[in-house]
Amino acid sequence: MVKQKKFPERKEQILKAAEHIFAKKGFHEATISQIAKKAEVSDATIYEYFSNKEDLLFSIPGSETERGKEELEHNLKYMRGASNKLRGFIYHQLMFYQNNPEWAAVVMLILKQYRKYISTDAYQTIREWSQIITQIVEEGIDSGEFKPDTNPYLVRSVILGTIEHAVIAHLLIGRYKDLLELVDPLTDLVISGIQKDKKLKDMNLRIVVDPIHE
Amino acid sequence: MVKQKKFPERKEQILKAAEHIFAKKGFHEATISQIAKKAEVSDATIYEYFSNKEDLLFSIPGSETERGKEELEHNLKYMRGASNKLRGFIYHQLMFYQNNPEWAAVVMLILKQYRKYISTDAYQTIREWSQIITQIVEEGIDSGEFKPDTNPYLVRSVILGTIEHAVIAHLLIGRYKDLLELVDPLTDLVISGIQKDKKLKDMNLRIVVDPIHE
Amino acid sequence: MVKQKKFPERKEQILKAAEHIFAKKGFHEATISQIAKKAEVSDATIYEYFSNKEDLLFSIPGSETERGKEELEHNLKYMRGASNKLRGFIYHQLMFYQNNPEWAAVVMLILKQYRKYISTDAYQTIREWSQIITQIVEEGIDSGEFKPDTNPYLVRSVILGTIEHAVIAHLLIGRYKDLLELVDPLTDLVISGIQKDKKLKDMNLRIVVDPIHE
Amino acid sequence: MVKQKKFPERKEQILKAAEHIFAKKGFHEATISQIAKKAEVSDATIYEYFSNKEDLLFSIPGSETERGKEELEHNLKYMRGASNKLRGFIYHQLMFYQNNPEWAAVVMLILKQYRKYISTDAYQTIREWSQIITQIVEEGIDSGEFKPDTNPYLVRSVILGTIEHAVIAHLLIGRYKDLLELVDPLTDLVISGIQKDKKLKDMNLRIVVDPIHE
DNA sequence: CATGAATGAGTGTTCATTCAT
DNA sequence: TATGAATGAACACTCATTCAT
Repeated sequence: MVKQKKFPERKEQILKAAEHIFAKKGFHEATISQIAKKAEVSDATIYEYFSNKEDLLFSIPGSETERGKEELEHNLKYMRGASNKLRGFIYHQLMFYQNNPEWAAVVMLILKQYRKYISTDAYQTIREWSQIITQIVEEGIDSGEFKPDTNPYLVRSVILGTIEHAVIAHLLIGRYKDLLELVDPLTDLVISGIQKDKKLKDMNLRIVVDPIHE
Repeated sequence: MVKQKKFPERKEQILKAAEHIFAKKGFHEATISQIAKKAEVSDATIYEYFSNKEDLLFSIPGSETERGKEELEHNLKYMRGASNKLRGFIYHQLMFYQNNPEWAAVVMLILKQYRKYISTDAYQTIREWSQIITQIVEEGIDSGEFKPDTNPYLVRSVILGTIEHAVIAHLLIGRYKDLLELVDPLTDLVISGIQKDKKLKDMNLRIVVDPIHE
Repeated sequence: MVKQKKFPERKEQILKAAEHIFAKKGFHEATISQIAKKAEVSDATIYEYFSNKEDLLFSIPGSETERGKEELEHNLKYMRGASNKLRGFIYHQLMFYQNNPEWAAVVMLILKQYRKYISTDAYQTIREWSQIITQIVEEGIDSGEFKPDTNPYLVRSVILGTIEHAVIAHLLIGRYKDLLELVDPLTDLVISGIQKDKKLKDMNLRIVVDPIHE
Repeated sequence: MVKQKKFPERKEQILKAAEHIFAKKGFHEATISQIAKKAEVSDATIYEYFSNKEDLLFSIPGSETERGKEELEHNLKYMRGASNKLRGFIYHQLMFYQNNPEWAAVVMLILKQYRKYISTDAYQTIREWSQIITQIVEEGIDSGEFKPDTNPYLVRSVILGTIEHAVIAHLLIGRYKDLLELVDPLTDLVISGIQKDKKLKDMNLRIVVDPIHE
């Protein structure tokens, strides 16, 4: 019987501890006792706030995810143009993962393999979060910034896939010490692959002009 | 006392069963009993071939990885040009994952979170495998096919990351029913981001030529 | 520190709830929380009135038992003759159980297996209650209504045992829908087994008279 | 996964231990560890033979019940007449309980309160066992030994109820040291309550004769 | 080589009970 | 007096692993 009032800071405290332990040990290697100890509460207290270990795991993304998504949406409002926004997205994402490495480890390495998690509310937020990227791409297509045949889903997979791959390499083998160094190269690569080529416009101009010279 | 036994097919049989069960349930949810049942041997027999459960898990990539990597290297010999090879790599990779979904699930969802796995021999093969991609890129840079400032590691992260992202979406939420449909879009996007722009060369040419017309 | 509180109705309220929950779930399956919820008090409040769970259980028979016994004694005063009283006892008992099924379940199914309960005050009342039956039998023997060699303890076991057996069948498998239908058959069976046979007296009379006719 | 072969004596050994511990402590107070210790096996071994604690409890009546019922049926074949058989039943029953006090405690005090137990196979045997008594009574009615309006179910409740009441008193408060002393008094009481009265036949005779004297 | 049988070690979870407010 | 909050103490149950045969 998990009641709802109680001290919300207690809950946050437990979540932080769980995030830490889960990130370090994985779900099954982590024990409730370890989490309780880290959170400086008793084992039983954890069950006052979460109905079981899985619920605890699934609750970790929660507020942080919400916050991350909202910050992103907030920041994007300051930017004009799909390319800028794409860069903004990539920047925000890498920054967020870099600042929340344990959250990242839990979300990317642990939660991912729980099919049950996918039907969770928390997962919906993540889904919406990642949909921002397709919206930006569609916006870019509409505005003529991006090629009309750009596949937004592919772009999303490229961006999210690359970021995740880099973050995991960052977490596990210490590569990409500073994730933010990836922002520009990745942005440029993607943009150059989908933008309506300015040089092409120039080239068209040349084609028109050239015959005159002949 | 795990010695090489006389029946290597027994070992293969167990590995296949383990791959299946691990892919379906994850490491901890899977039990030796389930694997033994699937492999039609007794629990104890598994310990004749593998020293413990973790060893069994870590042995799964083994021969298959070897085979996959060798096939790739074999196929690449038939191709000329870094762009073609890049496409060949992407094609082979997606094909391989599509044909070996359980292997893919084990490697991508389960093994990934075991830091201990990274120090494994099997992981070395995977590492080498993924290094092929940087070699191709470097080859492309040297041959002038790709921009000289192309970052091979970024390209690798983009390609592997995108593929993994897609495969996981394929495995978990059934998106990308046919992974091979990704081959061309992904190839094109990456190539267009790193190739020395032909139009740019033309444009340069124009710049050189133009003064003549004046 | 369980003192007598100012609200005896609170105590009664908790006891009623406990009776209900214990009867439905048994001692260990029932939780203080469930009882507290049913009683519309907090868990902790229960400990203001009872020192622990066992004390709560042992307190259930309490007042009701007292009342039952007193009612019985009151009613018996209206009856004359041991046979009538025996019937009265059986009637009262079955009636009481029928009207207090949860009390019956607690007393018959749960309390019975607690050896500790036997040393309780509450149990004393039950003991005295059941002793009424032996008193009646002894009265019947003295008055010549019952055979002089009647064993009052056997009679008590027969009557109480039969009643309990029937009540349990009533509670658990729904047999004996109306327990009161048992009153006459049981009374008759017992009485006919212990009463000084009227026909025998007649027969004696015959024996005395017959020779006269010869 | 409870397999079936294994050493049957191991199973018996565990059952005996469980019977002992359950009889002494009740279901919830008893722990698997205590039973395992008593049986001189490990906790885990118990789960090789029984799927859980409840299964272990429900398995106790098992073979013993079967045996008890069969012995009774065997013995009854040697007896002629419903009255004799009724006495035989009572004797056998009290003897059996006296010789198997722990079995008796488990069946009478513990199993009784588990509604789930009633749907068990083992319970069916007990049911059939108790039905023997109604068959005897019906036989007695048919043969003219018992009154035609005798209610076999009441007789059953009386006999079983009395026996159980006595056994419980025997187990819990040490009354009825020798249960077998109850055999004759109980038999007589029941028989005298249900048999066709021989004296009544005599009396009829008198009634026929008397008018002659007038 | 194969395995039936046994078990040690470990952990999630429950709940009666306490106590400061 | 009443209770929200916290917890200590227990326990059933699982499973990887061992070993005699």
